[in-house]
Amino acid sequence: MTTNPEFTNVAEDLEWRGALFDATPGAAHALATEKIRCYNGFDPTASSLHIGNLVAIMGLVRLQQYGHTPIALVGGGTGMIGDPSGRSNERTLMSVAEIDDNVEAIRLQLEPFLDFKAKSNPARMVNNADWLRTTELLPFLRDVGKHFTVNTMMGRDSVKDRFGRDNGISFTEFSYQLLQAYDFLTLFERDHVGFQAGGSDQWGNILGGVDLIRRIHGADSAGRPRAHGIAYPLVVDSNGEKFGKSIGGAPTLDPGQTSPYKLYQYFLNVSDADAVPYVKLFTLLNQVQIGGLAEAVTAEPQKREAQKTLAEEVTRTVHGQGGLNQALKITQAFFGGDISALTADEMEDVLEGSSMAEVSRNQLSGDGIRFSELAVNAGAGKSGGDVRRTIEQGGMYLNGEQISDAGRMVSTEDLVEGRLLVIRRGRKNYSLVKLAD
RNA sequence: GCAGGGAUUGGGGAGUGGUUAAACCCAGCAGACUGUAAAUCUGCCGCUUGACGGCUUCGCAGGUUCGAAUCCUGCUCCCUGCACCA
Repeated sequence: MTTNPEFTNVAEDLEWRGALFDATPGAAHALATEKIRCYNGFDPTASSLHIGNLVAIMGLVRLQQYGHTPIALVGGGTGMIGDPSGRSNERTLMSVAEIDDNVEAIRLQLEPFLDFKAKSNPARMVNNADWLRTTELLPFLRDVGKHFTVNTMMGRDSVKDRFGRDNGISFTEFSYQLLQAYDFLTLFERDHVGFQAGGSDQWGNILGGVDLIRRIHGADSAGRPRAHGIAYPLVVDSNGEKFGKSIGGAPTLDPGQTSPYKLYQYFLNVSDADAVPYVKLFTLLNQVQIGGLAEAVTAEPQKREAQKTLAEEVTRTVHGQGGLNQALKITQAFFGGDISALTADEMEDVLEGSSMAEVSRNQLSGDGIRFSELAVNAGAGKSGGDVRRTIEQGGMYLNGEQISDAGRMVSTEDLVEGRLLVIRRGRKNYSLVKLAD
């Protein structure tokens, strides 16, 4: 980690990185003059965070760098209701067990980013299930509900958008905004948390909380609001596409779902126009370092200095040095030379986490198994026809050798060191087939 | 409940008796070019086959017909009015 002394406060830093979309009046001032506590919520809608969450995560990291106290909130309570923001349709409710599993998974993913042992400003993790699940309806309606008018609630974009739609919006999701505001209020009262950060899609929810706190607690002695919010921009690429759309959905932070290699590759392949903005948003590199990269992109774009740095930095922060090493090793193996030069051990190591299948010795004995069938089993194609077409277009390889016939039989003779087969589809998709014992 | 409209291949959306595995767009996949980029270009994009072809698809179930995504009947779900309830 690079500690960053070049800006006098985190607001300036975020601003420079293009990571500040909006902030409540006085927020920047407070960030510059006080040591504050700021929370950021993460929805347990999936079992893993994805790279879209990185902006928010890095936001907490940067806050901590500047001496503020970051608090990561996992939404074990709000997840039971579902945030209508950005959704065109009503959510399907998840089971409590599923929510709790996701909460736990996300908690584990967030931990490595933050320093929970810092002396003056240790990070903290909270779960709003702890208070929301035990909140009683009537007191809630009297104490919290009274501060909201339905008129305002209906004016929210996330709600308004749904009025015009086929399925409308349920009362359940309509009430979501109260919950998130109540979260902020709870943390404010209980833990003196005066800041909430989140993506721009959360801006309305953040303001809801700021507003609720103001209604209940008023302004401070100097007449300034007691609670503030900041919002990060929605990251889009240079084509205006939402960041994170890629082959097979948004890359996740879970190495089981998106291997370090894949994550590395995702960032390595970012376009020139996006490279520097992404470095700013997703890494802790400082102005000087990033300035150098910007020059490199202009002078020698083909070297892809910025992309390489971006991919390395992100992979290291997400998966550690070990994950990065693995990603680099695979990259070198696949793009440096001929993979058929690798030993079986190396192949196995390198392909750890990519799609994998097993074949029995039986299937390979005699004439063996048709390549197309094997490829489908290994996840290198969705059907025999799909594999055949790809072969016709010259996109299938077995152990580094191009396949020209879908009917080619694969037998024990093809095994690398008698135990492995490597199928490659296209430029960079590999599948491993192991011989079952 | 009544009346009207709708349900098509991942998404959007054509198609109203055969020439339709089903236009077109998006997404996706492969190839070329390149810098493992962008843009562009080419091919593919239900299952199966070396190919000809075969098979299964247009909400569900039946029927009419030589032949149906297209016509009829019933059912399910959705939308829009009206009504009922309050």
